[in-house]
Amino acid sequence: MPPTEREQVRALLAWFRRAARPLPWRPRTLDAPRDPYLVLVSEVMLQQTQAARVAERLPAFLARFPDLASLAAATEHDALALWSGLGYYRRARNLHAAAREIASRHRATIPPDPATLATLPGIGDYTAAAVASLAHRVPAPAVDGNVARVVIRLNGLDLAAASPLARAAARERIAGWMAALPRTAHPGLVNEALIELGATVCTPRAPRCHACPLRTSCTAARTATQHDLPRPAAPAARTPLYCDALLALDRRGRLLVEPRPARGLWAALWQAPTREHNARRATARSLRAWLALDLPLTRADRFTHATTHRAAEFTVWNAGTLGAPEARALANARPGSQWLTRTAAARLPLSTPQRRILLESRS
DNA sequence: AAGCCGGGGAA
DNA sequence: TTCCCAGGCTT
Repeated sequence: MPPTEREQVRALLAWFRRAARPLPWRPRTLDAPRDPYLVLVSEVMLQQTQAARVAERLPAFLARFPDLASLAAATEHDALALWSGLGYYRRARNLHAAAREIASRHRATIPPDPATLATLPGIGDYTAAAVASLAHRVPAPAVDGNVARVVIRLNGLDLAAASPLARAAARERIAGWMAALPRTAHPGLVNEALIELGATVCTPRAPRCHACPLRTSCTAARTATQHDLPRPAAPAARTPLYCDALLALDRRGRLLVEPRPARGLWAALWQAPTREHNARRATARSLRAWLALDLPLTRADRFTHATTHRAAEFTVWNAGTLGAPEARALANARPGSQWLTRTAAARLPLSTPQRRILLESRS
């Protein structure tokens, strides 16, 4: 006799109560009511980001923005600064916009309805279901990459994890489990337990099937195909990007920084004045021509930085300490640029490579 | 449906 | 090196 849905979900939740990792956004008593704002912020920060990294960065974000009102009252710039180094910076801008929308249009209450949640910027199907189920006990299936992988193996589906068919199969599975739950049970825990299972047991490589509460129901485990599923996705192409950054100081030891465009890579973040080219490095001469300034430039550093779609190579050019006329001319050549102390620059929203250039270079 | 958007840890 | 992570938005 294969396990019934009721038996499967009981085994899953029993395993979760035993094996749940202590995480900053997770209450000690799993059934305890959760602060919807904490659920919202943690779920957005967890998008495409591993739990260990969020555990490092969430406390500082919450210390600065302890509730919805404080985030809604903050500037986008400040929200972005607390996101520095976390990547996918649109998440921070969307979260800030969502907080403002909730404050102004939803009486400062995180909506309980997944469809309403999904109208907020940066909240898609997964996050809407996660917030509704964990914060408001709404039985909405939340399917992330972990859960898709678990169900693909459970059902023995020869699909990629991102496949819409796999996502639909997972939603159906979870809906069945939630319906089989006792009235008083917490449906959000089904979502959380499946995510935990995917993150710690049903891992992409070397799954630990012997420790899995669903192994007796799993097609992949029975046919020994857990290593072949999900089907691997096509690798993304990575195009080169050459970045030549200018490290300049004025006589007071301040650094010149400029804002990036509001769209595209590292959108709305700040940087040392940087020239980007997709085909070749700059030379000292070409940089002088680009700035229309005759500055003495020496090459100070060179390093690579990979993102999902780019292989960036940064060259750092040291312009040394500039006199007042040169400092004025350089700032005028870079729209929106400002001379800031090292301390002030450290508080800006910066990408990881620009943080290295501005704050770790010898200057 | 496919491309774009970061960064880091693990193997 | 490659892979993938508590995804979402745009085209």
